[in-house]
Amino acid sequence: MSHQSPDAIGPDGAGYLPGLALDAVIFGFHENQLRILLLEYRNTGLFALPGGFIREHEDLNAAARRMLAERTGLSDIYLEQFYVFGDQARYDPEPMRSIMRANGLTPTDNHWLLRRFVSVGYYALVDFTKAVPRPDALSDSCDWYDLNRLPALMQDHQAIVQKALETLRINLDRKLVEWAASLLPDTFTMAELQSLYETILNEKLHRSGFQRKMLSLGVLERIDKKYTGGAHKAPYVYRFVAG
Amino acid sequence: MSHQSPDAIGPDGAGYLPGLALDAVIFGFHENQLRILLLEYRNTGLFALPGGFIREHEDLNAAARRMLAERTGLSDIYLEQFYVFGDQARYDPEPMRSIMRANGLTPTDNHWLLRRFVSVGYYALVDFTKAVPRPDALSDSCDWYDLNRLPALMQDHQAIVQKALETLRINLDRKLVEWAASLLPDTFTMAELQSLYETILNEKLHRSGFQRKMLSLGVLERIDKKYTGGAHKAPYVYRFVAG
DNA sequence: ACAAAAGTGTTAAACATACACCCATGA
DNA sequence: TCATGGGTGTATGTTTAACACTTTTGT
Repeated sequence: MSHQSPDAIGPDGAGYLPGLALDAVIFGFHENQLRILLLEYRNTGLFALPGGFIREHEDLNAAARRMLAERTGLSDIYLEQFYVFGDQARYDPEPMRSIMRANGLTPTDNHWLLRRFVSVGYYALVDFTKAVPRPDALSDSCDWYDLNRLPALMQDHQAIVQKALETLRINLDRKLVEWAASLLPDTFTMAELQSLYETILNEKLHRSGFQRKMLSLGVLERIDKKYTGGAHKAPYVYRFVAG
Repeated sequence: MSHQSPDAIGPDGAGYLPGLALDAVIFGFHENQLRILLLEYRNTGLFALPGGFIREHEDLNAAARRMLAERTGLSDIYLEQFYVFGDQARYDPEPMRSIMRANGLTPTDNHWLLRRFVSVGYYALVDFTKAVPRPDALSDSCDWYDLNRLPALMQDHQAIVQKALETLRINLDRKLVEWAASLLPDTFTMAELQSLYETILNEKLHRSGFQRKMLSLGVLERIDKKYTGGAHKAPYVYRFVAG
């Protein structure tokens, strides 16, 4: 589990559903790399996934949307639940205690944030160029990290990222269009789209086969050419068309 | 959400995680039909999915296993989370109030069971011939109902069943072997296996293509012939071999 | 012998894969 | 004019689908 605006939450967690949290793996795609948003907690060197709690009269998915908007400034985000992390052993109160101390709080032993949490895992796909990462009240920074070079993460957050990635891989073919439309800018080249695929699947694909397959889906519209200044043929730029 | 052994749970729900429940869609396959287990509540005519709560020091998935074992008598069940139902509007305290009254309980307005619950949906696949359905403390019966002829269900349980079925359809190809091994008896005919497929996908498949595809997976072992007394060639009986 | 269901064979179409080729571009 | 990356064409192999044919069984 993680946290947002904890100033607004008393030591008893009033106003929020007890024992339930959500953690989000927020994916962006930039320079042919998948990246995720991580928070760094003040004076602790601890990294964590953005997370939040559910208000007493708020839908679970709405809470996820609210939290996503707070971290990225975006309101129309593609997001989906992928797993509930509910092992009793997953929660170790120590990291949270240090975080709170580093924020000048002196938590009692049965402080709300130090109890066991079950956490609903969400993955979100955002347009890297549009998101404006914002730290939460307990953290110094909220920034993009290359999936292949993640810092050590709090608790079981590493496992949560792993599971989110697995989910992406399993469902890529089925969700292709929605996902690519969420992760890429409005227009993109075929090479960029292929690179997104390859990054998620972690395998090289054949260039010509990929092109054919994508075009055969009938969801791409060719706009014009993109002159990159490179000494080679200018690639076409594509856009998704409403199905 | 639902309930188990509520006698052991006081009006404050002590010993259990608050606000969190689990509901299970327990699938069995019999006479070429998919069936699920439903509870019927005493004197109320209300039908519901089997459900339960999580003990304070229990893993979420372990709680699901415990509940599954209580309802079916089986301990080695294939089960998986598929969605968290967390809409604020989903919980209507009225049905639960009637159920409690029908059981001679006089719930206070803020009784634990009458508050909002977020519920983790599990689907489970069991061998129909081995399961021994057992009602829980609040219900009269726990029985199999044909998926195509379900009675009206409490709350959003109809939607939960729908979502579970969707999940089955989406993942059938990928999970094929595990699932068929869980749902079918130890030995079965190719026609039975095909019928299971057709029931889950809700579409007819070509007989010969299906046979070829299944055999090409290399996980079926042909045992011997099954003489049904029918005036036709006796089908072979198959068994899954450990991959 | 016949009907009914099971198993196998045959063919054609669809799809994927690999490679080759041509094109445009800037150095 | 060359190297580079992009787009398309072609040959090959694999998978899927549809249908026909044969086999086995009880009546």
